Amino acid sequence: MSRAKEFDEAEVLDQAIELFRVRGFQATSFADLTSELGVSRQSLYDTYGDKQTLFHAALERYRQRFLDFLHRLMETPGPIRPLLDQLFQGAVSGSCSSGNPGCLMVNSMVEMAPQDDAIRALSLAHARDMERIFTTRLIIAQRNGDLSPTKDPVALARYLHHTLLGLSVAARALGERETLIQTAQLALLALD
Amino acid sequence: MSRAKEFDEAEVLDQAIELFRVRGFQATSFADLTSELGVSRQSLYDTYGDKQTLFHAALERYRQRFLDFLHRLMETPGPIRPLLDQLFQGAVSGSCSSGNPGCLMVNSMVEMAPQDDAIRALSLAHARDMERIFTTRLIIAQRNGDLSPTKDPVALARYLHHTLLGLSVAARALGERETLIQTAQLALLALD
DNA sequence: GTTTATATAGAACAATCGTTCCAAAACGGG
DNA sequence: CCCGTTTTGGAACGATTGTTCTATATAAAC
Repeated sequence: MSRAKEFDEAEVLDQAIELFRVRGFQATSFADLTSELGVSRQSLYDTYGDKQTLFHAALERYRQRFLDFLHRLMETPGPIRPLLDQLFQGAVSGSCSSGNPGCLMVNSMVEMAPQDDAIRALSLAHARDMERIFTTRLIIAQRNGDLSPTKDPVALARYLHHTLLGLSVAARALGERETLIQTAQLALLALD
Repeated sequence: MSRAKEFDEAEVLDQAIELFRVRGFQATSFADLTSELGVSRQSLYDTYGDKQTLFHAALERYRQRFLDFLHRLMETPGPIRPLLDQLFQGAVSGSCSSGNPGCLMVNSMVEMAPQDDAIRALSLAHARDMERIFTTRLIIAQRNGDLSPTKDPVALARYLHHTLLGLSVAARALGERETLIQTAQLALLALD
């Protein structure tokens, strides 16, 4: 077996995620990656391939992690409203020092979707995934008498997704956490 | 006076706006600008300064044009709801061939705000401007019995702005115009 | 200790970037 | 015609980019 790997592939990928979240794909140079990740160029190339491949791996990991989180959150029994409150609250609250860098998926959609076929396809797939998770939970809410049966679950699910896009952009560029929480409350009026 | 300018500064700026809208600031090279704008390098530098200065001029022009449009739209008398319908409809409808590139202000917020102090400041100023225009019109709507007096106009104004951010991102990355119109309708339920 | 795989660092690459300098051509007003 | 300005294109710049090659050191397994 010879020598063992000295860094945790997943852990380094997580650091790459944070870098790409803050600066975006283009503005993050390979030199930035090697210095901030503490791994040399050659090891990065050997382990993850080139910059674009590394980015796709980071984005896919981020996306999977987020979908898992959302799926688990939406499996929580009881009324749906506090779940969405928690979700939106998390979206507007910073996870980094010096502000909330926003969602990597959202940032990548804006930066790359019109020019990069793979990212555009991933954006659409991600939208479908989120809509599916929301729709499932909204139907359950309707069965529980928690949501009016006159509402269209699919349309509401898409609406929730699109609302999250706006919150992510606002959190990244504007900050103003309290204001965004107020917006989140107003957005959830669509459920009443 | 010697030789006259052969191109219209404002017109070329409009073309620059379209380029930056589609590709963003970083991904638009100076070579792209010279070829698509039909103006040589030296003329561009002489007229607008370097790439960053040109971008700021384009963004400022775009922003001013948009604020003028919004201001004029919100001065329309009568119920507020059809005005917002029209605004949101315009936001999700493409203005370019091959899809809607989204709002240049929104795209720039995502791409540059965390790293560029000037853009971040402009984003905040733009948010204040939009909130002010919306707030004024919402108060008028309340006076006309068009909007419940229990609503907070300022919070609603911010909400409308944040909703537009989401619509712009979704239109740029996902397309799906009909879906977005449905989302816009749901978003405006917050006024009821 | 030999083998095998990994880690690191230096060098070099071709390409692209934004930018500047320069010279020649084109145009309008005196 | 001449002057002043603008336009254009070629050339070159220094810097940065992503990427590859190479060599050397390091650690674990046999």
